[in-house]
Amino acid sequence: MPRSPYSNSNTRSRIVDAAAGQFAEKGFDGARTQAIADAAGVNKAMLYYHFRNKEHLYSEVLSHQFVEILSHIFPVLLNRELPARQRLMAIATTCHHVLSNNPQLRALILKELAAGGSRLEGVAEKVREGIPGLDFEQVFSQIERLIDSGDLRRQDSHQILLHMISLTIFPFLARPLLENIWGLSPDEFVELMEARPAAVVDLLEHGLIASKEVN
Amino acid sequence: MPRSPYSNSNTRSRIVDAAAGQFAEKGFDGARTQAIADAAGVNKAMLYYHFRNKEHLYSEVLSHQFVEILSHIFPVLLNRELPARQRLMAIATTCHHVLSNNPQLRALILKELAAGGSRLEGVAEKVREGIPGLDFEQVFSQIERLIDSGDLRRQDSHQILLHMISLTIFPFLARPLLENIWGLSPDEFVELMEARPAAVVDLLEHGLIASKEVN
DNA sequence: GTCTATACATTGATAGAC
DNA sequence: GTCTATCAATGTATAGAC
Repeated sequence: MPRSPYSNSNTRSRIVDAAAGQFAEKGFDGARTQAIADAAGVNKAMLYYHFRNKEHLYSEVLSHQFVEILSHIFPVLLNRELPARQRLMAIATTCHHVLSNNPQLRALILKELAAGGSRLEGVAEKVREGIPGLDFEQVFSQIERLIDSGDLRRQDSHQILLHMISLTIFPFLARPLLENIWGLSPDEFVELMEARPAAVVDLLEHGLIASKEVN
Repeated sequence: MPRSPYSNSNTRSRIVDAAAGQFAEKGFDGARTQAIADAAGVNKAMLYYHFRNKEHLYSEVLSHQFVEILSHIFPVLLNRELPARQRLMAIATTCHHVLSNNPQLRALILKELAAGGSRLEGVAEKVREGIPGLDFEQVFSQIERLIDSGDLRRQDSHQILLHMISLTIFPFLARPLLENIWGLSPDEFVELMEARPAAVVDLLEHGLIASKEVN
Protein backbone atom coordinates (compact mmCIF):
# COMPACT_ATOMS: atom_id res chain seq x y z
CA MET A 1 0.00 0.00 0.00
CA PRO A 2 2.82 2.48 0.62
CA ARG A 3 4.35 2.52 -2.81
CA SER A 4 8.03 1.96 -2.35
CA PRO A 5 10.21 4.77 -3.64
CA TYR A 6 11.82 2.40 -6.11
CA SER A 7 8.39 1.18 -7.12
CA ASN A 8 8.15 0.28 -10.77
CA SER A 9 5.02 0.31 -12.88
CA ASN A 10 2.37 -1.47 -11.04
CA THR A 11 1.53 2.19 -10.92
CA ARG A 12 0.45 1.64 -14.47
CA SER A 13 -2.08 -1.05 -13.59
CA ARG A 14 -3.34 0.96 -10.65
CA ILE A 15 -4.03 3.80 -13.03
CA VAL A 16 -5.91 1.49 -15.38
CA ASP A 17 -8.07 0.17 -12.55
CA ALA A 18 -8.84 3.62 -11.25
CA ALA A 19 -9.59 4.86 -14.75
CA ALA A 20 -11.98 1.96 -15.32
CA GLY A 21 -13.96 3.06 -12.32
CA GLN A 22 -14.11 6.69 -13.35
CA PHE A 23 -14.89 6.02 -17.01
CA ALA A 24 -17.60 3.54 -16.01
CA GLU A 25 -19.17 6.04 -13.70
CA LYS A 26 -18.89 9.25 -15.66
CA GLY A 27 -18.12 8.28 -19.23
CA PHE A 28 -15.21 9.55 -21.28
CA ASP A 29 -16.26 13.19 -21.28
CA GLY A 30 -17.39 13.21 -17.69
CA ALA A 31 -14.39 11.46 -16.19
CA ARG A 32 -11.77 13.85 -14.80
CA THR A 33 -8.09 13.07 -15.08
CA GLN A 34 -7.61 14.51 -11.63
CA ALA A 35 -10.16 12.12 -10.18
CA ILE A 36 -8.47 9.18 -11.86
CA ALA A 37 -5.11 10.17 -10.45
CA ASP A 38 -6.59 10.60 -7.00
CA ALA A 39 -8.33 7.23 -7.13
CA ALA A 40 -5.09 5.60 -8.24
CA GLY A 41 -3.16 7.39 -5.52
CA VAL A 42 -0.71 8.89 -7.97
CA ASN A 43 0.03 12.27 -9.38
CA LYS A 44 -1.94 13.44 -12.35
CA ALA A 45 1.21 13.86 -14.41
CA MET A 46 1.73 10.10 -14.24
CA LEU A 47 -1.26 9.53 -16.48
CA TYR A 48 0.52 11.39 -19.21
CA TYR A 49 3.79 9.64 -18.55
CA HIS A 50 2.36 6.12 -18.82
CA PHE A 51 -0.23 6.91 -21.49
CA ARG A 52 -0.04 9.52 -24.14
CA ASN A 53 -3.32 11.18 -23.18
CA LYS A 54 -6.85 10.58 -21.96
CA GLU A 55 -7.91 8.73 -25.09
CA HIS A 56 -5.05 6.26 -24.96
CA LEU A 57 -5.81 5.56 -21.33
CA TYR A 58 -9.44 4.98 -22.22
CA SER A 59 -8.55 2.54 -24.99
CA GLU A 60 -6.38 0.63 -22.58
CA VAL A 61 -9.21 0.37 -20.07
CA LEU A 62 -11.78 -0.77 -22.59
CA SER A 63 -9.64 -3.35 -24.34
CA HIS A 64 -8.53 -4.73 -20.99
CA GLN A 65 -12.13 -5.30 -19.96
CA PHE A 66 -13.18 -6.72 -23.32
CA VAL A 67 -10.35 -9.22 -23.34
CA GLU A 68 -11.28 -10.27 -19.84
CA ILE A 69 -14.92 -10.79 -20.72
CA LEU A 70 -14.63 -12.28 -24.18
CA SER A 71 -12.13 -14.86 -23.03
CA HIS A 72 -14.86 -16.04 -20.67
CA ILE A 73 -17.73 -16.05 -23.13
CA PHE A 74 -16.07 -17.14 -26.33
CA PRO A 75 -15.39 -20.72 -25.24
CA VAL A 76 -19.05 -21.09 -24.38
CA LEU A 77 -20.06 -19.84 -27.80
CA LEU A 78 -17.87 -22.48 -29.39
CA ASN A 79 -18.53 -25.39 -27.05
CA ARG A 80 -19.24 -28.31 -29.37
CA GLU A 81 -19.72 -30.75 -26.54
CA LEU A 82 -23.25 -29.62 -25.79
CA PRO A 83 -26.25 -30.50 -27.96
CA ALA A 84 -28.01 -27.59 -29.63
CA ARG A 85 -30.64 -26.92 -27.02
CA GLN A 86 -28.19 -26.93 -24.14
CA ARG A 87 -25.78 -24.81 -26.12
CA LEU A 88 -28.38 -22.06 -26.53
CA MET A 89 -29.21 -22.21 -22.86
CA ALA A 90 -25.54 -22.08 -21.89
CA ILE A 91 -24.95 -19.01 -24.03
CA ALA A 92 -27.96 -17.17 -22.66
CA THR A 93 -27.25 -17.95 -19.03
CA THR A 94 -23.52 -17.30 -19.32
CA CYS A 95 -24.09 -13.87 -20.85
CA HIS A 96 -26.64 -13.14 -18.17
CA HIS A 97 -24.35 -14.03 -15.30
CA VAL A 98 -21.30 -12.32 -16.72
CA LEU A 99 -23.22 -9.08 -17.04
CA SER A 100 -24.95 -9.59 -13.75
CA ASN A 101 -21.62 -9.78 -11.94
CA ASN A 102 -19.97 -6.94 -13.81
CA PRO A 103 -21.70 -3.62 -13.28
CA GLN A 104 -18.53 -1.79 -14.28
CA LEU A 105 -18.38 -3.57 -17.62
CA ARG A 106 -22.07 -2.85 -18.21
CA ALA A 107 -21.52 0.83 -17.66
CA LEU A 108 -18.46 0.94 -19.90
CA ILE A 109 -20.21 -0.82 -22.76
CA LEU A 110 -23.29 1.33 -22.47
CA LYS A 111 -21.38 4.59 -22.38
CA GLU A 112 -19.22 3.60 -25.30
CA LEU A 113 -22.30 2.70 -27.33
CA ALA A 114 -23.82 6.03 -26.37
CA ALA A 115 -20.71 7.76 -27.65
CA GLY A 116 -21.31 6.07 -30.98
CA GLY A 117 -18.47 3.60 -30.64
CA SER A 118 -16.07 6.19 -31.99
CA ARG A 119 -13.21 4.87 -29.88
CA LEU A 120 -14.04 1.24 -30.51
CA GLU A 121 -11.89 0.67 -33.56
CA GLY A 122 -8.58 0.91 -31.79
CA VAL A 123 -10.02 -1.17 -28.99
CA ALA A 124 -11.05 -3.98 -31.31
CA GLU A 125 -7.49 -4.23 -32.56
CA LYS A 126 -6.05 -4.56 -29.08
CA VAL A 127 -8.71 -7.14 -28.24
CA ARG A 128 -7.70 -9.30 -31.18
CA GLU A 129 -4.12 -9.12 -29.99
CA GLY A 130 -5.23 -10.15 -26.51
CA ILE A 131 -7.30 -13.11 -27.72
CA PRO A 132 -5.49 -14.75 -30.62
CA GLY A 133 -8.27 -17.18 -31.54
CA LEU A 134 -11.06 -14.60 -31.55
CA ASP A 135 -13.12 -14.96 -34.71
CA PHE A 136 -16.89 -14.72 -34.76
CA GLU A 137 -17.10 -16.39 -38.13
CA GLN A 138 -16.56 -19.67 -36.34
CA VAL A 139 -19.55 -18.95 -34.14
CA PHE A 140 -21.82 -18.24 -37.07
CA SER A 141 -20.70 -21.28 -39.00
CA GLN A 142 -21.34 -23.48 -35.99
CA ILE A 143 -24.82 -22.06 -35.70
CA GLU A 144 -25.37 -22.82 -39.36
CA ARG A 145 -24.24 -26.36 -38.80
CA LEU A 146 -26.87 -26.74 -36.09
CA ILE A 147 -29.45 -25.51 -38.55
CA ASP A 148 -28.36 -27.92 -41.26
CA SER A 149 -28.46 -30.79 -38.82
CA GLY A 150 -32.09 -29.95 -38.10
CA ASP A 151 -31.53 -28.87 -34.50
CA LEU A 152 -32.33 -25.20 -34.93
CA ARG A 153 -34.93 -23.45 -37.02
CA ARG A 154 -33.70 -22.15 -40.33
CA GLN A 155 -32.84 -18.51 -39.64
CA ASP A 156 -29.90 -16.29 -40.49
CA SER A 157 -27.19 -17.18 -37.98
CA HIS A 158 -26.52 -13.49 -37.29
CA GLN A 159 -30.15 -13.00 -36.39
CA ILE A 160 -30.04 -15.98 -34.06
CA LEU A 161 -27.04 -14.74 -32.12
CA LEU A 162 -28.55 -11.27 -32.13
CA HIS A 163 -31.74 -12.65 -30.61
CA MET A 164 -29.78 -14.16 -27.78
CA ILE A 165 -27.63 -11.22 -26.86
CA SER A 166 -30.53 -8.79 -27.24
CA LEU A 167 -32.63 -10.77 -24.81
CA THR A 168 -29.84 -11.03 -22.27
CA ILE A 169 -28.03 -7.71 -22.52
CA PHE A 170 -30.75 -5.17 -23.14
CA PRO A 171 -32.69 -5.54 -19.89
CA PHE A 172 -29.57 -4.67 -17.91
CA LEU A 173 -29.05 -1.51 -19.90
CA ALA A 174 -32.68 -0.45 -19.88
CA ARG A 175 -33.17 -0.46 -16.14
CA PRO A 176 -33.79 3.30 -15.82
CA LEU A 177 -36.42 3.07 -18.52
CA LEU A 178 -38.23 0.18 -16.86
CA GLU A 179 -38.21 1.89 -13.51
CA ASN A 180 -39.27 5.35 -14.64
CA ILE A 181 -41.52 4.63 -17.61
CA TRP A 182 -42.93 1.22 -16.76
CA GLY A 183 -43.03 2.22 -13.13
CA LEU A 184 -41.11 -0.77 -11.76
CA SER A 185 -39.67 -0.47 -8.27
CA PRO A 186 -35.99 -1.37 -7.74
CA ASP A 187 -37.06 -4.55 -5.97
CA GLU A 188 -39.35 -5.51 -8.80
CA PHE A 189 -36.55 -4.95 -11.25
CA VAL A 190 -34.17 -7.23 -9.36
CA GLU A 191 -36.87 -9.85 -9.15
CA LEU A 192 -37.50 -9.56 -12.87
CA MET A 193 -33.83 -10.01 -13.65
CA GLU A 194 -33.43 -13.04 -11.45
CA ALA A 195 -36.26 -14.76 -13.25
CA ARG A 196 -34.96 -13.66 -16.61
CA PRO A 197 -32.71 -16.56 -17.71
CA ALA A 198 -35.56 -19.02 -17.29
CA ALA A 199 -37.94 -16.75 -19.18
CA VAL A 200 -35.47 -16.35 -22.04
CA VAL A 201 -34.88 -20.08 -22.22
CA ASP A 202 -38.60 -20.69 -22.43
CA LEU A 203 -38.91 -18.18 -25.25
CA LEU A 204 -36.02 -19.74 -27.15
CA GLU A 205 -37.53 -23.18 -26.81
CA HIS A 206 -41.18 -22.49 -27.51
CA GLY A 207 -41.71 -18.95 -28.69
CA LEU A 208 -44.55 -16.94 -27.22
CA ILE A 209 -47.56 -18.46 -28.91
CA ALA A 210 -49.25 -21.15 -26.90
CA SER A 211 -49.56 -24.49 -28.60
CA LYS A 212 -53.17 -25.24 -29.25
CA GLU A 213 -53.29 -28.54 -27.41
CA VAL A 214 -55.91 -28.57 -24.65
CA ASN A 215 -54.43 -28.96 -21.22
CA MET B 1 -37.15 32.89 -41.38
CA PRO B 2 -36.13 36.44 -40.49
CA ARG B 3 -37.39 36.54 -36.94
CA SER B 4 -39.52 39.66 -36.71
CA PRO B 5 -38.39 42.13 -34.07
CA TYR B 6 -41.68 41.72 -32.24
CA SER B 7 -41.34 37.97 -32.57
CA ASN B 8 -42.72 36.08 -29.62
CA SER B 9 -41.63 32.66 -28.43
CA ASN B 10 -41.47 30.36 -31.30
CA THR B 11 -37.93 31.13 -30.30
CA ARG B 12 -38.62 28.71 -27.50
CA SER B 13 -39.50 25.82 -29.79
CA ARG B 14 -36.57 26.59 -32.05
CA ILE B 15 -34.32 26.27 -29.03
CA VAL B 16 -35.88 22.94 -28.09
CA ASP B 17 -35.36 21.59 -31.61
CA ALA B 18 -31.78 22.75 -31.74
CA ALA B 19 -31.11 21.37 -28.29
CA ALA B 20 -32.54 18.00 -29.29
CA GLY B 21 -30.01 17.80 -32.08
CA GLN B 22 -27.08 18.75 -29.90
CA PHE B 23 -28.04 16.53 -26.97
CA ALA B 24 -28.64 13.60 -29.33
CA GLU B 25 -25.26 14.07 -30.91
CA LYS B 26 -23.09 14.89 -27.92
CA GLY B 27 -25.03 13.91 -24.84
CA PHE B 28 -25.80 16.15 -21.91
CA ASP B 29 -22.20 16.71 -20.86
CA GLY B 30 -20.86 17.00 -24.37
CA ALA B 31 -23.48 19.41 -25.70
CA ARG B 32 -22.42 23.06 -25.56
CA THR B 33 -24.92 25.77 -24.80
CA GLN B 34 -23.20 27.98 -27.35
CA ALA B 35 -23.69 25.35 -30.05
CA ILE B 36 -27.37 25.04 -29.17
CA ALA B 37 -27.85 28.78 -29.37
CA ASP B 38 -26.03 28.91 -32.71
CA ALA B 39 -28.10 26.05 -34.13
CA ALA B 40 -31.27 27.78 -33.00
CA GLY B 41 -30.12 31.06 -34.44
CA VAL B 42 -30.54 32.89 -31.17
CA ASN B 43 -28.30 34.36 -28.55
CA LYS B 44 -26.98 32.13 -25.84
CA ALA B 45 -28.56 34.22 -23.14
CA MET B 46 -31.98 33.24 -24.49
CA LEU B 47 -31.51 29.68 -23.29
CA TYR B 48 -31.38 30.98 -19.76
CA TYR B 49 -34.31 33.28 -20.26
CA HIS B 50 -36.67 30.59 -21.57
CA PHE B 51 -35.31 27.78 -19.41
CA ARG B 52 -33.74 28.00 -16.04
CA ASN B 53 -30.55 26.22 -17.02
CA LYS B 54 -29.09 23.42 -19.13
CA GLU B 55 -30.83 20.69 -17.14
CA HIS B 56 -34.28 22.20 -17.52
CA LEU B 57 -33.73 22.55 -21.23
CA TYR B 58 -32.67 18.92 -21.40
CA SER B 59 -35.75 17.74 -19.54
CA GLU B 60 -37.91 19.68 -21.94
CA VAL B 61 -36.23 18.04 -24.93
CA LEU B 62 -36.51 14.52 -23.58
CA SER B 63 -40.11 14.71 -22.41
CA HIS B 64 -41.10 16.28 -25.72
CA GLN B 65 -39.61 13.35 -27.64
CA PHE B 66 -41.05 10.72 -25.30
CA VAL B 67 -44.54 12.13 -25.55
CA GLU B 68 -44.23 12.16 -29.31
CA ILE B 69 -43.10 8.55 -29.48
CA LEU B 70 -45.24 6.99 -26.78
CA SER B 71 -48.38 8.49 -28.18
CA HIS B 72 -47.59 6.55 -31.34
CA ILE B 73 -46.71 3.25 -29.73
CA PHE B 74 -49.12 3.09 -26.85
CA PRO B 75 -52.28 2.64 -28.94
CA VAL B 76 -50.61 -0.32 -30.64
CA LEU B 77 -49.81 -1.90 -27.28
CA LEU B 78 -53.45 -1.63 -26.31
CA ASN B 79 -55.10 -2.49 -29.59
CA ARG B 80 -57.72 -5.07 -28.65
CA GLU B 81 -58.97 -5.46 -32.19
CA LEU B 82 -56.14 -7.74 -33.24
CA PRO B 83 -55.90 -11.40 -32.22
CA ALA B 84 -52.93 -12.35 -30.04
CA ARG B 85 -50.54 -13.40 -32.76
CA GLN B 86 -51.13 -10.30 -34.85
CA ARG B 87 -50.92 -8.13 -31.78
CA LEU B 88 -47.41 -9.35 -31.01
CA MET B 89 -46.34 -8.82 -34.59
CA ALA B 90 -47.81 -5.34 -34.65
CA ILE B 91 -45.94 -4.37 -31.51
CA ALA B 92 -42.63 -5.71 -32.74
CA THR B 93 -42.86 -4.15 -36.17
CA THR B 94 -44.17 -0.82 -34.88
CA CYS B 95 -41.30 -0.49 -32.41
CA HIS B 96 -38.89 -1.41 -35.14
CA HIS B 97 -40.15 1.17 -37.58
CA VAL B 98 -40.46 3.93 -35.04
CA LEU B 99 -36.85 3.49 -34.02
CA SER B 100 -35.73 2.96 -37.57
CA ASN B 101 -37.14 6.34 -38.57
CA ASN B 102 -35.92 8.23 -35.51
CA PRO B 103 -32.15 8.26 -35.20
CA GLN B 104 -32.35 11.32 -32.98
CA LEU B 105 -34.63 9.57 -30.52
CA ARG B 106 -32.37 6.50 -30.53
CA ALA B 107 -29.39 8.62 -29.61
CA LEU B 108 -31.25 10.48 -26.88
CA ILE B 109 -32.51 7.28 -25.26
CA LEU B 110 -29.14 5.61 -25.43
CA LYS B 111 -27.28 8.55 -23.96
CA GLU B 112 -29.80 8.98 -21.18
CA LEU B 113 -29.50 5.29 -20.31
CA ALA B 114 -25.74 5.66 -20.33
CA ALA B 115 -26.04 8.54 -17.91
CA GLY B 116 -27.89 6.19 -15.58
CA GLY B 117 -31.29 7.75 -16.16
CA SER B 118 -30.54 10.34 -13.52
CA ARG B 119 -32.58 12.98 -15.28
CA LEU B 120 -35.42 10.62 -16.15
CA GLU B 121 -37.59 11.14 -13.12
CA GLY B 122 -38.59 14.66 -13.92
CA VAL B 123 -39.06 13.61 -17.51
CA ALA B 124 -41.47 10.82 -16.61
CA GLU B 125 -43.66 13.28 -14.81
CA LYS B 126 -43.88 15.61 -17.79
CA VAL B 127 -44.62 12.64 -20.01
CA ARG B 128 -47.58 11.61 -17.89
CA GLU B 129 -48.89 15.14 -18.14
CA GLY B 130 -48.48 15.01 -21.91
CA ILE B 131 -50.26 11.66 -22.30
CA PRO B 132 -53.16 11.53 -19.84
CA GLY B 133 -54.05 7.85 -20.44
CA LEU B 134 -50.51 6.52 -20.11
CA ASP B 135 -50.49 3.51 -17.81
CA PHE B 136 -48.46 0.40 -18.47
CA GLU B 137 -50.51 -1.63 -16.03
CA GLN B 138 -53.17 -1.85 -18.70
CA VAL B 139 -50.65 -3.32 -21.09
CA PHE B 140 -49.58 -5.99 -18.65
CA SER B 141 -53.11 -6.93 -17.71
CA GLN B 142 -54.02 -7.28 -21.36
CA ILE B 143 -51.07 -9.58 -21.89
CA GLU B 144 -52.24 -11.63 -18.94
CA ARG B 145 -55.66 -11.87 -20.44
CA LEU B 146 -54.14 -13.30 -23.60
CA ILE B 147 -52.36 -15.87 -21.48
CA ASP B 148 -55.51 -16.83 -19.62
CA SER B 149 -57.40 -17.23 -22.86
CA GLY B 150 -54.75 -19.70 -24.01
CA ASP B 151 -53.36 -17.55 -26.80
CA LEU B 152 -49.95 -16.91 -25.28
CA ARG B 153 -47.65 -19.16 -23.33
CA ARG B 154 -47.84 -18.77 -19.60
CA GLN B 155 -45.01 -16.34 -18.76
CA ASP B 156 -44.74 -13.25 -16.57
CA SER B 157 -46.26 -10.44 -18.58
CA HIS B 158 -43.33 -8.19 -17.80
CA GLN B 159 -40.95 -10.74 -19.23
CA ILE B 160 -43.04 -11.01 -22.36
CA LEU B 161 -43.04 -7.30 -23.06
CA LEU B 162 -39.36 -7.20 -22.17
CA HIS B 163 -38.66 -9.92 -24.72
CA MET B 164 -40.28 -7.87 -27.42
CA ILE B 165 -38.63 -4.56 -26.76
CA SER B 166 -35.25 -6.19 -26.19
CA LEU B 167 -35.39 -7.91 -29.55
CA THR B 168 -36.43 -4.76 -31.35
CA ILE B 169 -34.54 -1.99 -29.58
CA PHE B 170 -31.20 -3.51 -28.69
CA PRO B 171 -29.87 -4.15 -32.20
CA PHE B 172 -30.22 -0.47 -33.04
CA LEU B 173 -28.21 0.53 -30.00
CA ALA B 174 -25.55 -2.13 -30.42
CA ARG B 175 -24.53 -1.23 -33.94
CA PRO B 176 -20.97 -0.18 -33.03
CA LEU B 177 -20.47 -3.45 -31.22
CA LEU B 178 -21.70 -5.54 -34.13
CA GLU B 179 -19.54 -3.68 -36.58
CA ASN B 180 -16.34 -3.59 -34.56
CA ILE B 181 -16.50 -6.82 -32.58
CA TRP B 182 -18.52 -9.08 -34.86
CA GLY B 183 -16.85 -7.50 -37.84
CA LEU B 184 -20.02 -6.58 -39.73
CA SER B 185 -19.71 -4.01 -42.50
CA PRO B 186 -22.14 -1.06 -42.52
CA ASP B 187 -23.93 -2.61 -45.47
CA GLU B 188 -24.23 -5.92 -43.72
CA PHE B 189 -25.66 -4.18 -40.69
CA VAL B 190 -28.33 -2.41 -42.71
CA GLU B 191 -29.21 -5.68 -44.40
CA LEU B 192 -29.45 -7.38 -41.03
CA MET B 193 -31.78 -4.72 -39.70
CA GLU B 194 -34.07 -4.81 -42.70
CA ALA B 195 -34.55 -8.52 -42.26
CA ARG B 196 -34.96 -8.17 -38.54
CA PRO B 197 -38.74 -7.79 -38.07
CA ALA B 198 -39.36 -11.03 -39.91
CA ALA B 199 -36.70 -12.81 -37.89
CA VAL B 200 -38.16 -11.56 -34.63
CA VAL B 201 -41.65 -12.59 -35.64
CA ASP B 202 -40.39 -16.08 -36.45
CA LEU B 203 -38.73 -16.33 -33.07
CA LEU B 204 -41.85 -15.17 -31.27
CA GLU B 205 -43.96 -17.68 -33.11
CA HIS B 206 -41.76 -20.75 -32.99
CA GLY B 207 -38.75 -20.22 -30.78
CA LEU B 208 -35.37 -21.31 -32.02
CA ILE B 209 -35.56 -25.05 -31.65
CA ALA B 210 -36.59 -26.88 -34.79
CA SER B 211 -39.65 -29.02 -34.44
CA LYS B 212 -38.67 -32.62 -34.89
CA GLU B 213 -41.10 -33.39 -37.68
CA VAL B 214 -39.36 -34.71 -40.77
CA ASN B 215 -39.73 -32.41 -43.72
C1' DG C 1 -37.74 39.49 -25.37
C1' DT C 2 -33.18 39.93 -27.11
C1' DC C 3 -28.42 41.11 -27.15
C1' DT C 4 -23.24 42.27 -25.38
C1' DA C 5 -19.87 41.60 -22.25
C1' DT C 6 -17.94 39.24 -18.74
C1' DA C 7 -17.42 36.74 -14.31
C1' DC C 8 -15.95 32.52 -12.47
C1' DA C 9 -14.80 27.68 -12.36
C1' DT C 10 -12.74 23.62 -14.53
C1' DT C 11 -10.36 21.13 -17.57
C1' DG C 12 -6.64 18.51 -20.16
C1' DA C 13 -2.09 18.93 -20.72
C1' DT C 14 3.00 20.37 -20.20
C1' DA C 15 7.60 22.12 -18.33
C1' DG C 16 11.01 21.24 -15.41
C1' DA C 17 12.99 20.10 -10.72
C1' DC C 18 14.09 16.00 -8.18
C1' DG D 1 9.58 7.43 -12.50
C1' DT D 2 7.41 10.85 -9.77
C1' DC D 3 6.12 15.34 -8.21
C1' DT D 4 4.96 20.77 -8.22
C1' DA D 5 3.43 24.53 -10.53
C1' DT D 6 1.14 26.45 -14.09
C1' DC D 7 -0.91 27.47 -18.68
C1' DA D 8 -4.29 28.05 -22.24
C1' DA D 9 -8.71 26.86 -23.52
C1' DT D 10 -13.32 26.15 -22.78
C1' DG D 11 -17.51 25.79 -20.07
C1' DT D 12 -21.89 27.53 -17.74
C1' DA D 13 -24.16 31.21 -16.15
C1' DT D 14 -25.34 36.17 -15.12
C1' DA D 15 -25.61 41.47 -15.15
C1' DG D 16 -27.32 45.01 -17.45
C1' DA D 17 -28.18 47.92 -21.71
C1' DC D 18 -31.59 48.15 -25.29
